[in-house]
Amino acid sequence: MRLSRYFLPNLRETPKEAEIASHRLMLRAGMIRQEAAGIYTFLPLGLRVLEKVCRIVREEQDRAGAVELLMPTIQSADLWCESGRYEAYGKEMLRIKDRHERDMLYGPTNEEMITSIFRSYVRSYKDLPLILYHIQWKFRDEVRPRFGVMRGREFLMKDAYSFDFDFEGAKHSYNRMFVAYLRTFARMGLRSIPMVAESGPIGGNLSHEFIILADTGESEVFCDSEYLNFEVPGPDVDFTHVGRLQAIVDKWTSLYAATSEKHDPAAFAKLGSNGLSARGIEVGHIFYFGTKYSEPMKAVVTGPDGTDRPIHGGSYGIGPSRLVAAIIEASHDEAGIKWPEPVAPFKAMILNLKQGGADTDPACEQLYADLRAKGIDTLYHDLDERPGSKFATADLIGIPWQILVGPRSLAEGKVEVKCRADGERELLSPADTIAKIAS
RNA sequence: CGGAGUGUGGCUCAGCCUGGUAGAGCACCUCGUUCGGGACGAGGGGGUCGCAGGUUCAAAUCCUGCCACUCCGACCA
Repeated sequence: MRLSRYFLPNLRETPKEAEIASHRLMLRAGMIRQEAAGIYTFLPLGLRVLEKVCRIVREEQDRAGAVELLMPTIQSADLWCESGRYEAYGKEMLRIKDRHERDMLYGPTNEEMITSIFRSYVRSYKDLPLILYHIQWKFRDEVRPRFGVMRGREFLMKDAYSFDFDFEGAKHSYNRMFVAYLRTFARMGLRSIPMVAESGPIGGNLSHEFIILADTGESEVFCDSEYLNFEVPGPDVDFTHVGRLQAIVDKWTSLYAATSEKHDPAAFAKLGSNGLSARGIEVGHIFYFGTKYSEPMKAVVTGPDGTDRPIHGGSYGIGPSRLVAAIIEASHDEAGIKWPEPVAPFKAMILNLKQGGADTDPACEQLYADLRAKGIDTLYHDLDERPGSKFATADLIGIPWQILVGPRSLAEGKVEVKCRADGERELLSPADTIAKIAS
């Protein structure tokens, strides 16, 4: 992408309202724009990151055996009356009437709808287990939205729902999601720690929050620092193997880890110097809730003995829009964002340090063409700005690899390659540059 | 929902206390000089001062109401 043809509205000055780094940087980098309290437009650069996050989420859901569909944002109130949550959910739910005065709502979550879909089609225990998910915008009318997309009212959520015949089956589905979540966050360069959690208004009794540690996290968390050394399961993990999956979950739940609501100071004190008290950001939350929805909503399957039984359910959420902010919280410096490569909006950025130069222009064009030919997503800064300004932009938007093409180094047939993560620079030939970035 | 605050050009803000008809920096447009870490000079465009009412000869400024947004607390992917 040529910057001259892109839409990247950077801000030089920090907007007043932004208190935390990710909000500040997302606004300054031209990733988001506020439309109302807690409601944001994702500008082109922000959308690129959001889509990369979603792609990883999707790949790991699929790997774990979940199946994607897409439910609407607007739901009928009728379903929610069936489960009893139409009254229970309170003011956080945005209620709407259509032109016929029918009660509708903008979905804050989808347990009711997915249960209704399930019961329409699934009759037999032989069709289980089943995990369905979608990635869709949600609306929760938070009392106090804040921190940009970290706590917006409208936010993107991946929500998965599992259906099993009995508790044992549901436990395995829970474990699938548990391990998928560990992998998902790790692939985004995040170290997540599963913590025992309250199950909240969704209900149920088996629940973990996936927390990433960041100084600006919203909640206080306590855990065994040994978690930081745990190895995340590789891509070859067998999600169908009940025992092996259980072993992974057992390991990741063997040590102390709790959010402040579930914190046990006495147990924590026993950890001694291994006790880690920190701030954390909740990026995922998984629940087993048994027959909470299947009973009132009559989502039943016929078992081997010929009798109908309500299914055991669970739900599993990840907030991709929040993750974008969380990744920034975990990876930035004074100059700007430092994207982990898997979620970076572009992998490389070419900085033409002398726009219009007889040597630099053709060198940049050639490099740009060669990078694209290699399939490397590249942003070419071809605007007529001073070098300092280009450096500032590059650092701000945090592209992993910056390629500085200036007359000085070009005289030796070299360009300068700068790695945003560690700040290291290297003079390389264009061919070596491409090889290095491609590797 | 309680408490605090803000609303003036695209952005950051000054002006308000003490009413006299709107400013700065950045950004933008033109020309020139520049160009390896957010350049400089000259010229230029752009604002119903959140909205409505009131007081006054006169309101960005004072009064009343409303709206929006932000921050602190209780709730949440």
